[in-house]
Amino acid sequence: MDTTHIHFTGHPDCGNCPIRHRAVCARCETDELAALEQIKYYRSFEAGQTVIWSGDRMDFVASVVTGIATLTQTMEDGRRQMVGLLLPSDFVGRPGRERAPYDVTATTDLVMCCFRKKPFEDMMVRTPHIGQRLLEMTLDELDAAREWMLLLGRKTAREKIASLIAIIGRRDSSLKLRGDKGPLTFDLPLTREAMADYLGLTLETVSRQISALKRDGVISLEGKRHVSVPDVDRLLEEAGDDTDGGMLA
Amino acid sequence: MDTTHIHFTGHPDCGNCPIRHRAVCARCETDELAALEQIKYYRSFEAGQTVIWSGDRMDFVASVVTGIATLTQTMEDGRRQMVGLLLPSDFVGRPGRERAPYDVTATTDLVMCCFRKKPFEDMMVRTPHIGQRLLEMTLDELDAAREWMLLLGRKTAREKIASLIAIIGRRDSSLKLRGDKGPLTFDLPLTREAMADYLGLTLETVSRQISALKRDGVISLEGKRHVSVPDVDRLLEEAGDDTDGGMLA
DNA sequence: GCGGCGATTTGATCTGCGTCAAAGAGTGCA
DNA sequence: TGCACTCTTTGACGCAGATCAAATCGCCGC
Repeated sequence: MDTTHIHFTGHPDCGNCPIRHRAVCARCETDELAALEQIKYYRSFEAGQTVIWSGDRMDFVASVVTGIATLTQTMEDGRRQMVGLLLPSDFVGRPGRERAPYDVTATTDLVMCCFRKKPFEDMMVRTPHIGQRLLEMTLDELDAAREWMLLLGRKTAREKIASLIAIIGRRDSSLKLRGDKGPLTFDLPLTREAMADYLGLTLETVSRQISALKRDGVISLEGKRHVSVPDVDRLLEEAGDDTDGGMLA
Repeated sequence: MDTTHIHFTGHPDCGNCPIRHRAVCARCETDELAALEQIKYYRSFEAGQTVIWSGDRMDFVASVVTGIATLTQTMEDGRRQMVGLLLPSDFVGRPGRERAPYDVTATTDLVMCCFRKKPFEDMMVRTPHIGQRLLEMTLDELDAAREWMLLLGRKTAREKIASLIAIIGRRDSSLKLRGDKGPLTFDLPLTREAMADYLGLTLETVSRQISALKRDGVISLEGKRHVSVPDVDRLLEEAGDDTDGGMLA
């Protein structure tokens, strides 16, 4: 078995399981874990495929194993706003809700680890720590959403781009705390258009601001997607973040 | 006891308790409810007072009994974004988090029903349905935050104002489902500045758009704060909402 | 009734970002 | 090798909303 996969069994190498089974296994009944294992299944999607449409029945919950998925909301006239970005180990879906409240789309090739909802809910009732872990994850998501609201409502285009690069950079390599001055290198997993949907901008503005940050030496690019950041603190300053908290979720 | 208060005891008139004790009482141990009752206390604030500053230690969780509180984030240079609006029965605070991630401010006179965090957390462990209810509430908040992100990222000033009026109107009177054509009347509990912070606008733009909606007959005003909406569907159309879901949280 | 003060409205002007348009750049397929 | 397609960059221009400024309203204490 590929040990980078997210799952809920007791595999000792499963380090980024979103419900942290390793931390709680001691408290679990073995047969409950086995039951989770039985309802688990994997689904793969190609880049660009839609996992589920807003309003569709959603009879599973899932975590991202590899690849990137986005949550987007769309208005009748086509205006779109990304409302969530799912990287490996992120969780999607909610016990107790029938239908998906937004589109879930694979922006890269994607593998998800799914659980049928009903058995998962039963499991939650029998195994309280799963619910507790889910609450913790949901609260983290809520904090991230609120940070994002500050970005959408009050930041300039340049600050938005810098923030996005900082968020992806920090998530991508799990890494570099603030104050670590080392250079930072990673791929942007989103098209300019997806970034625009994330940031509440147009793709032209995204492109212009990326060019501007490059011109000003805040970032450098190899190709269109590979970014390196010579000075992380400089980037964070451009992002308008205050110097300690924030943007971590 | 004022039976409109939110609390966790089994008072039969406590209809809007956020953890729905009435629905779950049958499953609870009486002495657990009594224990919650013991750690409960009320705090009052005047309009404009700050309940807690971002970064401060927060050793309680609470629900709003009467009045209105806001959650705001502030950038170093003073730009502010409201990230949450707490109306009566809304909950704030999180088990397992030391410090407040944003400012909590009373925008009207405010009474909160508080629980010291540690005992509340202990209670959660012993009484799983409290955690389940908290998860449910947090998921609702997350949905509301994501709807709000669409507003911040993609709506015009006019749509934002219409959306805000629709949100407050629907929450204020618990009321009028879509399709109900009756007129709708309520008070805006926020200053123009607070609305601006909510919507990612300036207070001048808020004022101008409210005037425009009034001029166009979408709303009418008595004084500065009292709104009535002759045609709710018209308002929702102005808000750019699609015709079924949304904006309900 | 009269000042004082914050909240609100309205006007004039400026500007950041959107819109429209067209020209590269990268990749795969024939 | 060249065409077709998508993604990206860059330019020119316009506008929604910000900014700056000045009334006006409403309310409270005197």
